[in-house]
Amino acid sequence: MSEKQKIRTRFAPSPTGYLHIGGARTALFNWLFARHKGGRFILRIEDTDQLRSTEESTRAILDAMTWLGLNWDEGPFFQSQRVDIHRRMVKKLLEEGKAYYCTCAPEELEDKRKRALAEGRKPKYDGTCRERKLTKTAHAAVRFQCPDTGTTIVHDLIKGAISFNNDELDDLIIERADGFPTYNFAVVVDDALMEITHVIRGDDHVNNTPRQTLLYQALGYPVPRFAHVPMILGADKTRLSKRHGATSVMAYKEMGYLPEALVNYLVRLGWSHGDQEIFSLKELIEYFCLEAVGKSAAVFNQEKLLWLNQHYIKQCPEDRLVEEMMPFWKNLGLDPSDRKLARNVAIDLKERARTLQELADASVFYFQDEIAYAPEAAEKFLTAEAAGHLRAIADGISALTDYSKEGIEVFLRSFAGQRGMKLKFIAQPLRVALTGRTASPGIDDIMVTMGKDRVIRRIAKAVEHITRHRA
RNA sequence: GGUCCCAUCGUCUAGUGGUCAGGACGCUGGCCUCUCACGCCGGAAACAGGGGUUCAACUCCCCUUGGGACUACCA
Repeated sequence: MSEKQKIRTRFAPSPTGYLHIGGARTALFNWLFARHKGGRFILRIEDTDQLRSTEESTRAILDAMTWLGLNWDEGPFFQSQRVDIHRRMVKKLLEEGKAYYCTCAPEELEDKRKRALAEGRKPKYDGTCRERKLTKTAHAAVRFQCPDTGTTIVHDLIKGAISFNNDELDDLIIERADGFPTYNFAVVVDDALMEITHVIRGDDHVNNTPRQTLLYQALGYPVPRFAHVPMILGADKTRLSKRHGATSVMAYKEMGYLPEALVNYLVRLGWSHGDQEIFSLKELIEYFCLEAVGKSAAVFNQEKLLWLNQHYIKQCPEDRLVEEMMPFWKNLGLDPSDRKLARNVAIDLKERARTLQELADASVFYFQDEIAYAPEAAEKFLTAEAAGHLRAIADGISALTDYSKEGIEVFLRSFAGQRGMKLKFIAQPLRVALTGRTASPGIDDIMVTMGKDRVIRRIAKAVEHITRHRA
């Protein structure tokens, strides 16, 4: 591999489900590495498992990649459309005596494996068909003949040199009885033919790497550089899975996360750049390197993701935030078509929501004609005494000429002052009257966003409520 | 069972033989304040254990322990 050779990385998911968190980080690392080096990022769908692969999954994975902003330069290539190439390579190995047909029944193999395990022996293929010189028959699979002496060393960019005794490796199947290649073979052929220079993938593949190295060598291909990134674990330190909560990238979208938050969170799982926590995409591309990728597994921590998401919501330009909010508002049955209102609502709430869903939930009162009062809030603040103040405030507001944040603030303060009260004693009843809750954005912000008429109407409703329930 | 990988606060991590072991999330005390947030200031919190090597180990080596991955005609 010459130094001048362009870096080429790839992400090669199997379309047997959605894009999950771990896969997304692998894709991200590959993408960042390629972008940092000015190389190319290739997307290849590994769909040689005809039974489990689905088009919906492919679609879902592509959508998730797109949402995250991980654009690919080539592909998507489909491994299933390359089986003629794989078969040709299998044939080549067969002809060169580096592979052989195997007619052992899968059930029989499974049996032997179980027995070996039970007896404490290693469950590797016993080589029954190795010397039988079988020719092609209907249900024959093809096995690669692994050397049973010597060692294979994997030079991993993250973990360093890892050595394996070849006698630990068994004669793996490279072509199934159905004529389709298996993963370990197809991945080698495709990576080689697509001239992938750096294979960046999950740690769970390290044990496959020596066999793949042997395959590269048998096929006469240069061996790419490998970088095995550590796993992402759940809170119980086992491999992240559904039982740890949401693992689908798109589920995070639906829960109201911004893609840049997820990207920023994911990149910091295993990679770091000094003490920096917040990274723009530009910075990531500039700083990313494999040397700074750690060796140990990382636990997925929802709290930190929430913090980052909150950060990016605060950072989000208002117009984009409104766009991002639309599906969430609609889901709640709200009507956000008044663009100006929607925008002001987003501005009022962007500093107090960790997710878009939280923002939507907190914004309901802005859009409703009739609000519901939280029982404890009404109990505590919508009192007979408050009714008097509220009535006076409504009158004051309708006479208010400067209906702005500042004007309202001045009015409320002087109103409270005249009655010899602290602002808080009128702010809370007013807040409950306007929002139905005790926690909300600033009173003045709410009033400006809702508009004078609605505010007056809502205060009147609250007064009505009080006279009906108190007095 | 075998093979391989990993090991700094609860979590994500900085550290590359000599540091009061730093930052972030979370937790927590305070300030700000019309509530809730935001923001600001402070606090508690870690080098798994044992051997070496060295004048000196979080840092290098070995062992133990603990965790994880793989062990398919899945990828």
